[in-house]
Amino acid sequence: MSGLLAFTKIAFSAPRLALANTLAARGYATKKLFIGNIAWGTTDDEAKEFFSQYGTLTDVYFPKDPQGRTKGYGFIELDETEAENLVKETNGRDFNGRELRVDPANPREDRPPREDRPRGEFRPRREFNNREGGDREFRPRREFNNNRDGGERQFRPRREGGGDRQFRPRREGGDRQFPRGDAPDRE
DNA sequence: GCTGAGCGA
Repeated sequence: MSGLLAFTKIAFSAPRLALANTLAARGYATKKLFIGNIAWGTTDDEAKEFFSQYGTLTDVYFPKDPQGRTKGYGFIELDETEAENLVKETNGRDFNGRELRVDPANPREDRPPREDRPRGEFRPRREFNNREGGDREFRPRREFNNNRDGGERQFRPRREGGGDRQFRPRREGGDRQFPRGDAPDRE
């Protein structure tokens, strides 16, 4: 029974997450889901935590606009069986004040081809695409993205005290340095 | 910077 021995070895030595990611990387039954209707203030971490309740995510991707805000939709990937359950549990459910939309994602290859796209395949090179199984590998691009309660944005005022910084007057009354020999008498 | 259908560099 060397098969059983090998199995127990794996089961006791390898972390489950790593195993799941290995299987996913090998093309085992994982399902990619499209998440729509995400609230503006939702962060990647929030979304990840939320969906991780229903399964082990093997891929997470939430597109951002150039300003670093979520585009309001995203993609997650997890085991096929878990995915079914996740859709049942989360589709149409309220999340941060909006009704989530959770569907199977359309395969990217089936997108109608466009000429202005570079030929060949594009593969995402995002570092925060935690395929290594790291749970907290995200790097927020923007530090001011802390408006998770929906509306309030926090800004840094241009001037700290509203007048703290002052201009230097052009003339200070005699402080000015004149060319040598032209300096006025100070007393 | 004020928005809400959509399918990812």
